[in-house]
Amino acid sequence: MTSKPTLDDGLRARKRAATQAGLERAALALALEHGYENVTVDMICDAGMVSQRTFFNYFGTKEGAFLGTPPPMPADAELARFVHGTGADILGDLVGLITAALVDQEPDPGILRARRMLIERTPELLGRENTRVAELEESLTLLVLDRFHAQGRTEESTPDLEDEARMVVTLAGSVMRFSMQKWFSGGFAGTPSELLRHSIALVRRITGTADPAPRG
Amino acid sequence: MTSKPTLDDGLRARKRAATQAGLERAALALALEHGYENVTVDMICDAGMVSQRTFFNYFGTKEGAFLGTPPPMPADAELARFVHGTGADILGDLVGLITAALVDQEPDPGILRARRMLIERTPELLGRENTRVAELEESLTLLVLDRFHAQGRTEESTPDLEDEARMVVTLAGSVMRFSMQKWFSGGFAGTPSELLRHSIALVRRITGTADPAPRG
DNA sequence: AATAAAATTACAGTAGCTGCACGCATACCG
DNA sequence: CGGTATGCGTGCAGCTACTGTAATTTTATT
Repeated sequence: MTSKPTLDDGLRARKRAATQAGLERAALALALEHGYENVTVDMICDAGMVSQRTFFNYFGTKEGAFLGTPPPMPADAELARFVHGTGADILGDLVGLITAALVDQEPDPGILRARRMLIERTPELLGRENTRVAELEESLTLLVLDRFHAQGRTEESTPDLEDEARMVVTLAGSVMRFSMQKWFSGGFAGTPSELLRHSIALVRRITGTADPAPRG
Repeated sequence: MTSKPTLDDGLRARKRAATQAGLERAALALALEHGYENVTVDMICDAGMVSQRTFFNYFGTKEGAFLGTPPPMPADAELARFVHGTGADILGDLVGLITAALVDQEPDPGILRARRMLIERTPELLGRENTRVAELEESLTLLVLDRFHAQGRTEESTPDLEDEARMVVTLAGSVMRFSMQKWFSGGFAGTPSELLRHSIALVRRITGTADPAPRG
């Protein structure tokens, strides 16, 4: 219209964001009401007032509208901070890193909660979610290896260092899944940080050599 | 034909088993050659000389032909042995239990290996595999809880006992995934038992309070 | 040999998804 | 302000996975 048409990030970008958000909200609402399997892409398109073709241009897949934007890699600054961390609690540090990346991803907590509830009750979505996470695991493994090297550990002194790195990532994934389930099922009264520490403590209790049984 | 037509398990059952095995073999061979995504159900049906409808009668899903029969719960005897185990190494015991159930499932090691190779390189199949495993997790959690109770641990003395049980199952799943990947990628020279013990040792090294760094 | 039960099949239809080409809105430039 | 390039939404035709149904064939029973 005026000589300065691009206010926010360009009118185009705003419209895109709006329709995308609308579609995601419509998808979640429909699925929470009728169940994921009974929601058709055409229904979401009707609610979002776009053609089916446009829907697939946005999400590529039906599941995409329900899962939201994929988890991003953390910013370089955070990565560096992790790599040069103290080293005492690598599992806690990694879990913290992942959590931070997840949190500032979806600003609306209502959407986030609805999404988690739906994913928990829908095996198909849960599986796809795990697949997405698995796609990040390789780069996270490299990150953990970097940290090992920064701590002076080498493949020479520890032949299975790469295995260890992969296992660290795997364990972090377990802790995240466990914690998310407990958090969004409402079974924990406390802060997310407390929950994560609780989960990690649980891991230690289980793997702790032979101390699980109570004294009495 | 004769007065005793049912030799093995009935001619019907044998034919069923034969066509099913044929379809599974055809599916694996085609996918290893052309890639999972480029194999169509019709191709498999042609190779197996059945109609598409019959294919879906057998497997219900395209993925089903590649994943094989779902993992079964172990026999009651094994379950009892687990529940009344010594208690020192619950993670090892559970991993052993799962492994045993997997092993006597697919007698042909060639098929098993081909299947794993395909699953590893196909995210969609990997995700579905994990979903299948997740379906067993609930009953495994109950099993672990039984063992806790058999050891005299109660929810009264340990309020988060159920959490601990769920975490044990989650960790066992991590160990299994890690080990399977390493095993079938050929990166381990040794027996499966050794590999499993190695993996669990890795978990302990990581979670061990503050011992991961070498002295030097 | 007659009959019951079970397996296989063809057929029609739905839903997810893709390539392609066309039209229109937006952004850019003189 | 007008012209133009670019991006985006859309319709359409088509492929593949999957399902219900009813008919046909194959195996089991008596």
